[in-house]
Amino acid sequence: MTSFQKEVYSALRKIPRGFVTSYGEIANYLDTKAVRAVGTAVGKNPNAPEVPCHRVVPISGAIGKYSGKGGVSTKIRLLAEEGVFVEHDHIKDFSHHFYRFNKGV
DNA sequence: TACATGACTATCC
DNA sequence: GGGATAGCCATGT
Repeated sequence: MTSFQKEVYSALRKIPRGFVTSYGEIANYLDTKAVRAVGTAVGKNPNAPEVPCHRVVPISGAIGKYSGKGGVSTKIRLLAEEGVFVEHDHIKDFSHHFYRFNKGV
């Protein structure tokens, strides 16, 4: 477990239910441009049920990927359970469900 | 230490 | 809007 991963997981837990955020947003919250590294850290996700990794999607509004059971299908299902529906591999009202961190508040 | 890989993003066409 | 290319940082071998 690296310090970087702790930062990432900590940020993921801040994401409220029914909302999603992007890797870039997390990177920005951590004051870094390592969006790739964020994806790598989230991908490992040793705390799957403890971290809402399914609430993280690419800024493009697509689904991205999911290392958990069922893969992307499960990710989409989980989001739907929280009120975030997906249509044609794209989140509906993405900007409306997009969550922004409270940086420095 | 150096190289290769990856749940990405921005830019160009 | 979609496909391709370059840049990016951290991790693992």
